[in-house]
Amino acid sequence: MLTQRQALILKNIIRIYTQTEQPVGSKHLMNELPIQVSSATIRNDMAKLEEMGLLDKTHSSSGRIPSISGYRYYLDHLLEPSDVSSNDLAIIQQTFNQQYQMIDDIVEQSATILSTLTSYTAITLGPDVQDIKLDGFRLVALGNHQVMAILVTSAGTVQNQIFQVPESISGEDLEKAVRIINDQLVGQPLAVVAKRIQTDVPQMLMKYVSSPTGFLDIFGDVLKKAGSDHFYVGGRLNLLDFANNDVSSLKTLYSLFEKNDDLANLLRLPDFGTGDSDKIMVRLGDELTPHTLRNYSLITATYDVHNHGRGVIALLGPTSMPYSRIIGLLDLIREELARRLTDYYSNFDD
Amino acid sequence: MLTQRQALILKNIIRIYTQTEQPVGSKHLMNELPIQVSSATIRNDMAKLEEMGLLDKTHSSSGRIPSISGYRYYLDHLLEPSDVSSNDLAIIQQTFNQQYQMIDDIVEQSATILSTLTSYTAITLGPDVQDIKLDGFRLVALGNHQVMAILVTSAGTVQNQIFQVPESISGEDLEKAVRIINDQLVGQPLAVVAKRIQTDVPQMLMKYVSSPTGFLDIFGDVLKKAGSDHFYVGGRLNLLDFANNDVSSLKTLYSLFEKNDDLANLLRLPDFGTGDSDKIMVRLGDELTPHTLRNYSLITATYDVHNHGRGVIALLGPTSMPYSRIIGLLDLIREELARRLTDYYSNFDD
DNA sequence: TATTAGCACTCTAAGTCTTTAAGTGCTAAA
DNA sequence: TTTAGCACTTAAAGACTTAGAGTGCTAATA
Repeated sequence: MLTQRQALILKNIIRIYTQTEQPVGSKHLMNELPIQVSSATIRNDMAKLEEMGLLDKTHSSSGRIPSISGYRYYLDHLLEPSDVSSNDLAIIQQTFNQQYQMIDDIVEQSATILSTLTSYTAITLGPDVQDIKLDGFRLVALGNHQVMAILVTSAGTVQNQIFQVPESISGEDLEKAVRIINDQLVGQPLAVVAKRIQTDVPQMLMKYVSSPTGFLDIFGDVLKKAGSDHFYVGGRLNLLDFANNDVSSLKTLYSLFEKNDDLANLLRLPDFGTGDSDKIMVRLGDELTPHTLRNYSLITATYDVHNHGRGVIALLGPTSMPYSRIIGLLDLIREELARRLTDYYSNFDD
Repeated sequence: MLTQRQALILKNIIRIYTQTEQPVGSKHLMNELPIQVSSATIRNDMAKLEEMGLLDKTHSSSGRIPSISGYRYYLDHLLEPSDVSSNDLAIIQQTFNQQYQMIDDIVEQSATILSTLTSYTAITLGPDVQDIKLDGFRLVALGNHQVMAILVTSAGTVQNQIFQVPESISGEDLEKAVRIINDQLVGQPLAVVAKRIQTDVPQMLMKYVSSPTGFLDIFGDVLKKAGSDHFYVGGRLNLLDFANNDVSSLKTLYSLFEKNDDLANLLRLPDFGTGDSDKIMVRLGDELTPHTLRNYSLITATYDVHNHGRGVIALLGPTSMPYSRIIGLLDLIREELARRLTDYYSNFDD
C-alpha cells in the first residue's frame, strides 16, 4: 500500500510525463507538488516506488518514468475522471444533434467525435447482433442483368449488394424464391436462417424453383454481411502523430483496422458479458494482443441500448494519455450514444 | 544534346541510384558500364551533365545523383519500357479472370493489382461520367419509415442510399413522384437532370404531389453521388515504406486520398482531352501539385473504353522508381482494363 | 523517526577532434 | 580525346571532453 505522499508523487509523475514525455526528476517534481518537501524526501519515495515496480528509469542516473505497472496502479486506484469541458460538451451535443439517416451513421459519428476531441484513434461498434432477426428480403431488378439484393434486420440495419445474374436464372424464379424466403424465414434469428439455408431451405425451394443454388448464393452473401459486426474507425491519421516513427507497428495497426476479425479480437473484453461491464476498461502493455501494441493503450467502454443489446466504443492512443479527461469524455459519449440509440429504437415500430 | 556516352552514363546513374539510393561515383560506375572507359573520362562527362542540370551532388566531393531535370530527360528521351515479366503477367491474368459483379469492382481490382505488383500506391478511376444518362430511379420501402433510393445510370453504375422518411410524406406521393421522374427524366444526361430538378421539375411534381421538396432532396442526393467520380486507392500502406519518415507528407497524402476533389486535381492531366492522351505521363518535382509532393513521382495513364469514355489509372511512388518495368506494367494493365470494360459493355444491352 | 543538506557518482547529450574512405577537379602526358 | 596521377573536399564514424541533470548515500537536524 502506498503512503499518501507516494500516491501523490506517482500521480504527478504520470501527469508531468504525459505532458512532457520526459523523465521526471526529483527537483523538478518538487516545484510541481502541492506539498512542501525537499527533493531528497521525494527521492526516497521515488526509490520505494521503483522498488515496488511502479516507476522506471531510462538509465541509472535519469529521472523517473511511470512503468506499465505504475499506470496500472494509477488507473486502478488513483484516477478520478474529470468533468467534460463545456467546449467539448458543446461539440458533442452539436454533432449528435445532426439529422441522421441510420443507426450506423450515429455509431460512425461517435467514432469521429471521439477521435476529433482526443486526437487519438477511435473505434466504435453498433449494438451486438446476438439475436437479430430477419425482417425482410428483396430483390430489385435494375436492368442489364443486374439485381440488387436488400436485406433488412430487426435491428433496423440494412445490407445490400448488387449481382450480375446469369441468363440461366429467370426473373420469375427469383421472385418465387424471394416470396418463399419471406414466408418461411422472416422473424427468425439470422444465425438460424444461416443454418437453414444450408439444410432444409434448398429442398424447399427445389419444389418451386428450377435452380435454387444461384439464388441462395446471393441470399447467403448478403446474410453474411448483415450478420457480421460493423466497426467504425475514426481518426486513423492521428496514429501518425503518436506512433513515434514506429513504422512497423503503424502497419500492424492499419492492417488490423481493415480486418473485422482482428478488430473484434482487439476489442473483445476479458470479462465481456460477465461482471460489471459498465466500467470503462483500460488495457496497456502485455494486456494487449497482438503484442506489437504493447506501447499503446486501449480504452474500451460498452454502452447499453435498452432492450437492443450492447455496443462498444474504444479509443487507442499512447500509453501516456491524459486519462482523467479522456475517460470523462468516453463516459459522456457512451451515455449520449446509448440515449440516442434507445430513442431511435423507441419510435421504431409505430 | 547529349553524346551517346553521356546518355549511357545518365541512364546508368539513374538505374544504379534507383537500386541503391546512394550517390554514384565515377569508379563504381566504370565497372557497371558496358563500355571500357576510365573513371576520369566518366568524371568529365559527369561534370558536363551536371553543368546541364541533369545531375546533382549531395556535397562538393560526393558522387552524383539524378536531378529532377535528369529524370525528366531520362523519361522523355532515354526510357524504354520493358516487357512485363511472365510472373507478373500470370498474376494480372489471374486477377482479371475473377468473376466480378460490377464495373466498379474491375476498376477497384486494377488498383489492387497495380499496387501489389509495384509496392507503390495505385489510384484508379472508372470511365468518365461526361454524358452519362439517367437510366432509372427506384424507391424501395424497407419498413420503419426507411426507404432505399436506387439510381441506375446508362454506364451501368448504381448508387443507393437509405433515408428516414418523415411521416408527413405519404407513400403514394413518393410512388407518384418516382413515376414522374422516370417518365420525364430517364434518358437525359445526369447534368441536365441535376439542372432540371432545380428549375421545372418541382413545378411538374407540384401538380400531382403535395410536398415535393422532401422527395427532391432524396433524389438530388443520390443523383449527386452518381454524378461524381469514384476513385479507388490501392496499397495505401505502401506509402509508409517509401515516404521516408516524412510524416507531414504522409498526412497530406492520406488526407488527399479521402477527398474526391483533391484526387481529381492530382490526377488531372495538363493536356487532358487534347494531344496524344494515349501516352503514359510521368510527373515529378514541381510538376506536381500540391508541392508537398515534390519528392514523389506520379505516373498516369488513361484507358479507352470503346464508346464509353476514358478512365485513368495512376501510380504514386518515390522519384526514383524502376520506370522501365513500372511503365511496361502500367501499359499492360491499362490495355487489359480497357479490354475487360469494353467486353463488359458490349454484352450490356442484349 | 522522518526529513533534509551535502556530496560523490553516473549517465546522456552535445560538442570537438581525428581518421578513413570515397569521391572530385585539375593538370599534364599519351 | 582520353587517361594517369595527385591534391583537395567531405561525410561518417569513432574517441574524447564537458556540462548538466539526476541519483543514492551519509550524516546532521527537527
